[in-house]
Amino acid sequence: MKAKATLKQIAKELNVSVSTVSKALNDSPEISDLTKIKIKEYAKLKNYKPNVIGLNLKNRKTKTIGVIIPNILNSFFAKVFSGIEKIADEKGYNVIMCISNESAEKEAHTLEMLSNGTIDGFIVSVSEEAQKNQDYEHFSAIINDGTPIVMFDRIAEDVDCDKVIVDDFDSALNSTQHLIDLGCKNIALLSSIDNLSVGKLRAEGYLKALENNSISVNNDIILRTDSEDDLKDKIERVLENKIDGIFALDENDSVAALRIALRKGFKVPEDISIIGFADGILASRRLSPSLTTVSQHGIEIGEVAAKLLIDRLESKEEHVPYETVVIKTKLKERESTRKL
Amino acid sequence: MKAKATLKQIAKELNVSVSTVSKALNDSPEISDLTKIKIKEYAKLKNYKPNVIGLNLKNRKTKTIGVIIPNILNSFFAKVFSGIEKIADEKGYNVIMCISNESAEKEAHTLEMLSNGTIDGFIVSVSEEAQKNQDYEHFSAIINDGTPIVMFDRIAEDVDCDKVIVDDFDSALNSTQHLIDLGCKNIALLSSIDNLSVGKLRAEGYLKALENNSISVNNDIILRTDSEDDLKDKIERVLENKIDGIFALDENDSVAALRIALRKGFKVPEDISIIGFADGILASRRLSPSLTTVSQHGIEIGEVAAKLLIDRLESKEEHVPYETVVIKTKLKERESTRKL
DNA sequence: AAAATTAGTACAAATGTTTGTGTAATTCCC
DNA sequence: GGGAATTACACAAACATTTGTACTAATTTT
Repeated sequence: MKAKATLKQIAKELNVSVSTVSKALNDSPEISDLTKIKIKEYAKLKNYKPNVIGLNLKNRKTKTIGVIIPNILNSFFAKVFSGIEKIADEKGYNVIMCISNESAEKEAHTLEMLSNGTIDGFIVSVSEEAQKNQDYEHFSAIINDGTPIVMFDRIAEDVDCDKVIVDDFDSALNSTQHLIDLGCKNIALLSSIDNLSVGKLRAEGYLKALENNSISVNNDIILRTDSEDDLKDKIERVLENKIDGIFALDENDSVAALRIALRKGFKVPEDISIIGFADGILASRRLSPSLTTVSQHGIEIGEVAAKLLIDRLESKEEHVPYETVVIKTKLKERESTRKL
Repeated sequence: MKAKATLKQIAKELNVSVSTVSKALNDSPEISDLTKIKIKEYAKLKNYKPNVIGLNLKNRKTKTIGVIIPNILNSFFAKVFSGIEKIADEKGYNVIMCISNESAEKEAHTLEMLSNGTIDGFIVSVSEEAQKNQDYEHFSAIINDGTPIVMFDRIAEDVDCDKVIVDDFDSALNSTQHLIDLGCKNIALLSSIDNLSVGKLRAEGYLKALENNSISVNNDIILRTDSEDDLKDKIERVLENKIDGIFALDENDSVAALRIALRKGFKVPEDISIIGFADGILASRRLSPSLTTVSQHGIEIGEVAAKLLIDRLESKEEHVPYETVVIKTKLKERESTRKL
């Protein structure tokens, strides 16, 4: 365990003062060339690197971003993270990642832990529990303490901060309309995320599309739940009704629906067309038939969120107004929807 | 932007010294109960939290781990990370995550950046480029500087440090043997990761199994490449040979093989049995037929790696010998292998 | 040659903590 | 009541850094 070189050590060994070493290494004109060269050579020899903690303390910032997401195994969040990491790296920031596991308490605890000097700002997607309980106090507290937060995807309307969202309502509306245009008359809605803000918005988009086309709502073919318990059974029950289209609000639901439909002997897309929200990297594209999906551009969401945060951190202005950026989704047509 | 409370501010406003405030908040017996109460109440009012950077400087450690993985969109790495995060959180550590994108340069740069006070130790899976070039100097340099590293999955044999690996050779041997036991005579090997240490070991396990069963090696049905260019064509060419079993060395290969086999009219598992390495959360389990996989226990790998690192960081001993932990894989039989 | 300038350093303060040592004032005991 | 012990706090150093100011020579200027 070699001790790392510090200014002090170098100063002592070269019989100069700490400030001289610091200034020499920073090429200050105050220091003579001779001394500079001597110090720089010695520093190189000792493999000196300025200790970041000392710098952090002096500068009162750490060039580190805290990211809190509910679950890294969800590939949507993994994609967002990779977008965040890309921008952060480009701009010289590090990223501390914490997983809330959908727990409001861990979320709050993490915010507390990191907001006392460790990080300069947060990027967060709100945990399920916090959304369920509409419990957003912990966010406001942190923001009031002067640490900026950017929320993405699962946001808290009431909290005043930068936000990056997908146009959930519109894309659900458009996707449903697409199914209707394909000739579907009985379109089932499958949602196991009805507790999330995004789930609610998507469901509303679906309903709006029905309304626009004067299609009456059939509650037997609408599944809105907030748990995955018995999901298969529930979907199975929906599929017992007369159905020629399925709109699923997340990847889980859509993949499950496809499997169950196939097992029940439906032909996809001949009998039933399926569209699902998804941003998995493996699943939907590779199933047979491959699933038509609403692509959420996870990486772009991450990039935009990181840019928003870093811009705010580096802005000279005190009171930059908060922004909400809406990322447009895109319908990726694959084999699970029949052609016009 | 409210300024955060510091000991100094509190001291000034209560007309006591900084040390008195610090000691009061830490319940030192030196301070009278009256003063303690007064100070604690005021601190609470001001929502005082000790600044972590100051503490870090004092303690010369940050309780932060740096994780460097090649790609977070690979769900194996996402699983490992979630294991790391779990243990880190339990033990009060934060995790800085960096993505090397398979670049040796970014890997080296990240190690440099973080090893000067930001983190206490690293957990790393080596980038493809570094493995290809056998370029491990950057790791040794960091370790020599006194920052411990734990490597997992893709390791560098020559670097002296803690390691967590999967028993790649044995599990490839066993999987291949399993196919042989099922009656397969012509087992293809598909690898698009022949540049990685793990890819080579798995291929060797396959060959050993053939040898053990006196099956001669047929190079026409062995695909060993280090790129995914034209992967489909290459696999297609392999499948033009007489084949009744496929052993694929990663998820990509196995999923591609299944699709191509099905398209070529093979019945799975009747005509061909398929086993693939995989740790995707969505794909293999959900395909039809579902794929029999070698499960790599990503989460456990992450947990073990984090424990190794934290134990070392917190050990009083100077020279704890380095350890290499082997995690056993498990064959998850699904529909793509026929039954005995 | 004395004064002014300049170069090349050292010193000190600041960032926020913790902690060992020092120092008044009070209490104790005989 | 006076020396010892105790109480309750202040002071200072340390962690690693940057940076403004002060100081000491040497050089230049007049």
